[in-house]
Amino acid sequence: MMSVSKPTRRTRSAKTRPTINDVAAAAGVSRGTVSRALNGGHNVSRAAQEAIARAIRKTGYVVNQHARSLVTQRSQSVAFILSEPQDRLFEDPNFSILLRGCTQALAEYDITLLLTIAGDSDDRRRVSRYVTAGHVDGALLVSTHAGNPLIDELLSRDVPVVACGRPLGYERSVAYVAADDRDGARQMVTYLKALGRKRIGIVAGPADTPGGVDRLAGYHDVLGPSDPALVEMGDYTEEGGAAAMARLLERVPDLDAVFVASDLMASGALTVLRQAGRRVPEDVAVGGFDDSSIALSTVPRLTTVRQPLSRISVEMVRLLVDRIEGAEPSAVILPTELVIRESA
Amino acid sequence: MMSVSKPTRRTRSAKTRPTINDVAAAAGVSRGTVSRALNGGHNVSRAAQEAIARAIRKTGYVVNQHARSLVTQRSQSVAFILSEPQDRLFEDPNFSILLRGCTQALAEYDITLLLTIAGDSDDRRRVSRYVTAGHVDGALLVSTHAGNPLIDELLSRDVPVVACGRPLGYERSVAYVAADDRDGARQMVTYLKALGRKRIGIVAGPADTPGGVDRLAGYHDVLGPSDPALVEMGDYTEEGGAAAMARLLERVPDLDAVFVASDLMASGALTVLRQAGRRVPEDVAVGGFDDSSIALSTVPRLTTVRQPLSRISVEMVRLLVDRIEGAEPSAVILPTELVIRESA
DNA sequence: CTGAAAGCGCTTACAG
DNA sequence: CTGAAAGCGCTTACAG
Repeated sequence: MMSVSKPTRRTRSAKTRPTINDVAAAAGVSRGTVSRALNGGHNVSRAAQEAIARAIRKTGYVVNQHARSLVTQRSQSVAFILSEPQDRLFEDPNFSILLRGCTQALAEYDITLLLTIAGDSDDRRRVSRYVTAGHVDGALLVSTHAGNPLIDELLSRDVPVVACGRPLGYERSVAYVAADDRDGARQMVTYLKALGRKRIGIVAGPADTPGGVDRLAGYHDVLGPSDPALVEMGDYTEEGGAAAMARLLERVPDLDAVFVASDLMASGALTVLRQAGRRVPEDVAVGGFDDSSIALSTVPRLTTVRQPLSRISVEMVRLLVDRIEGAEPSAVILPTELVIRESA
Repeated sequence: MMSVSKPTRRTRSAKTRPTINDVAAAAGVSRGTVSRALNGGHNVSRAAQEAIARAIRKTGYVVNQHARSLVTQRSQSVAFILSEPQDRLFEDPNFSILLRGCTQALAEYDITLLLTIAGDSDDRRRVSRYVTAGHVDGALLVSTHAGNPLIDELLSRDVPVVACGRPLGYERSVAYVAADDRDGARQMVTYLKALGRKRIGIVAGPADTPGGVDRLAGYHDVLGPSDPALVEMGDYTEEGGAAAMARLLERVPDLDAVFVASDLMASGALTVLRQAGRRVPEDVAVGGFDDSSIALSTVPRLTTVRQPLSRISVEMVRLLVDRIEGAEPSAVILPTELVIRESA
């Protein structure tokens, strides 16, 4: 690890930034008054307020956040930790929407969102160090897989955390917001059944993800134990969905419907079905999950289950702010909704 | 704008984090010695080093970065500012590679990368405030369009900045790293010409982007003024590339080659050519630009111009660290390379 | 090699 | 409504 050598002459300290003292002097008041004016303006006269506003403009003053944070113990920023290989981020439109939603919801509280990617263990170490060093007031954790070592570290450091999706194994200890995956799956499978389909397969997500577990459970809620040959597993990628569909088709040639546990995987499944000469939905009805942008670009367009992503963001942020304020961890489960299009 | 109300009882200060004083006490040395041990270990005896290491383990001490930054005037973090609508980020694989490359290069210097997205003017205000408040030591600016108001703000605040790609209008004042777009375009068009193609069109990028300007210039370097009907403009999206290709084809039905200024646009162009019944490369040879992952997934695979993205990341980081240390802005132009596949 | 002390730029009771 | 003062947790000359 290289280390940055000592600068001969610092660019920025050359013209040292104005401090609160400069503002106080220019406004003819004390430092304390300037600080009060900066923090809500309680107990500051109109005259002082105005003089201070002028002085700030004149000096070009910007608060030094490090100094402020040192005393308030707050950084007014939170980390958005993405515990996935980076490529995933760029493949799954859900992440993008979630990211944007959280950024906006946080802005309401004047909190900045810092995106950190913890794809491999090196990243994770760096992120963990950064977060526990008190750079941020809390963390939004977005990952699909269970057994993330980051959770334990954050928990042991008392970093307020809110997870997106049920954090398998940590349901009691970490706050989270999740869509009602199980009920969504139930709705979809009930619908496929109502369509008169007899051989309904499933491409489930990995068993160490809440979506993998809950959507499969919903499927079984409706169909009972069912034929194990009808159950396949994908890894939430397009290729994974395609591969799972191919296996399913080979094993169950008379399949007439399939519930694929994510739109991205469903897109891969559609390709395989087309190549196999199956018409969708005539021969095989296909249901997805997420109602992401992909659902609209597939041919035919996907019947799917909508996750209320923007509400999820808002609730995650609310929970995190509460946690930072000292509230106990709690969970929010949001309803899902069947969206019927052409694929089923 | 809501403001976070005062906590009744703070989660974290409840069990107040250990400070350097706790470590000093546990190790039986002074605060100064602990600090020296933490910062390189110069002038600290072996015995003291070891006692301090033990004390740190025992207390679970983690440095308070705010306190450190307050005195060093360094935050050991830089912002990666993406000045594009967010969707772009997720569509263009180049950004992903650049992001990863910069993260890793910065890690060598023990600097954390913070991704900030400045898509609309609201975002921009927030990012600007964050950056100029001294949260970060510098910024990596990634945007394609000229006239970004953020540049002026950062410059006036003396924030060290390094841009990715030639910052139109700021070539003198901001450091940047760019690929040699013009030469890359020259290589491509020279190659298409050598193939015996007579009617070579171009789908250029927007005129307010360096890629838009330089790649078109390279085209003209080889072909001279040429027929204006052969020149079309796209917006670097897949749909934009498709639309531009359609216009070009309508205007110049005997077109036998086209240089499309980005792989993503080229992918759209290929779709349009296929729909128009043109074979690629037999009827129309197609050249792209970027050598992004898309170039391998199109049918046929794209002949394109490779940008040395990982070298670009490394150079950007090197330049930024230099800037932070007080060096003057400088520019690095990296060579591009023709990659021949099936589309031309 | 080590410790005592000043100081980084702020906020916040406290006394008026 | 306002100012003086303490203190947040660190680093860094300085003197030894």
